[in-house]
Amino acid sequence: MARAERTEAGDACPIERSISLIGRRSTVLLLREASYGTSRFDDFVRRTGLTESVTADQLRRLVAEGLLTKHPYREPAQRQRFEYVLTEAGHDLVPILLALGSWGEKHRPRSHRIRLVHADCGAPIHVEVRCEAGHAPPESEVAVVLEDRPAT
Amino acid sequence: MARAERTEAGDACPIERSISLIGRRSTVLLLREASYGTSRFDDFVRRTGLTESVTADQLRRLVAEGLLTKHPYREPAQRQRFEYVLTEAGHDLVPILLALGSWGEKHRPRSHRIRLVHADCGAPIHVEVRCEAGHAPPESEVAVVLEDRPAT
DNA sequence: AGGCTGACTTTGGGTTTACAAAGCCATCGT
DNA sequence: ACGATGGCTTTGTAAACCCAAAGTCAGCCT
Repeated sequence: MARAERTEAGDACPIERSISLIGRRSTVLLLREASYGTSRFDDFVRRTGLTESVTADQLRRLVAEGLLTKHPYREPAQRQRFEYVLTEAGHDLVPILLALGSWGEKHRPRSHRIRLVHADCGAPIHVEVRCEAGHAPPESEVAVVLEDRPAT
Repeated sequence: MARAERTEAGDACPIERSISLIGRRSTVLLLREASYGTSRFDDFVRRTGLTESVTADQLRRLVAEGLLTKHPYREPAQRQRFEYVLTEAGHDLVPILLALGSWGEKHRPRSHRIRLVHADCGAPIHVEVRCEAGHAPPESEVAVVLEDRPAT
């Protein structure tokens, strides 16, 4: 009950909804791997360091939540396998993971650092908040607008 | 021990470091409130819906981690109070919270929607991945570069 | 036919996160 | 002097998260 109440209360805030969905170490690690191209169960286990049970549970959940798809495939002369691939929604989370990583690099540095660059031009990459007119507004100029969603 | 091992293993990945730090509902809610200007204990409790003990624990942790500062202040003819304010590191997380929110709005819509706009020009705001040359590279063109950090 | 491998499931236990309710204490206003 | 905050702490409980290790099972490979 406490949970139900909490969920309803937080329902209005999209930040809370999102963090309830993906604010877990296991989830983020799996999404990170998926964005690197990992698609097979054992690879997820090995590269994230998560246990098999956690991996199975979370992959299932991510599929149910529509962030990954699971479909069978078979290479010639091989048995059937399953591959997990990011959906569009999952894909849309990748910039956020990158932003988290770049925050960590800046504010929690380690001896060797990881930078992101644009492979085509070599320039360093960062994540920025921008409006469609091309401005990069400071926080004080970001306004929250509430509106009814038109009934489709 | 299991914990120590895990922490060390994940130490190399900045995404994992970041998510271990802030990938919790309570933390995100408190940071959200702080970014809205909330600074007093009771306001945090009331606006996030968290319990007092969780709020106290997490505020303490956020201060210890350098995402918030706590300093005493007193308004004239009032007793001494404490206020919690975002540090620069905490501030740098705000765009990520906004991005999470905007992801939630897009992929987990509710009946009324919340949009972010640039107050000065009215244009909708989003979060984007860009290189310094101004390109918006697709995921496939984002390369991860490992380098030693020069010993200062 | 038997073993191996990939993809899980099961069992059992530890830690973390969160909640609810009550208590504590210094200080301010009256 | 005393009651009402504000800002916590304490206690007790439940759920979520994660780990380690072992078991299952279908299908290919020899």
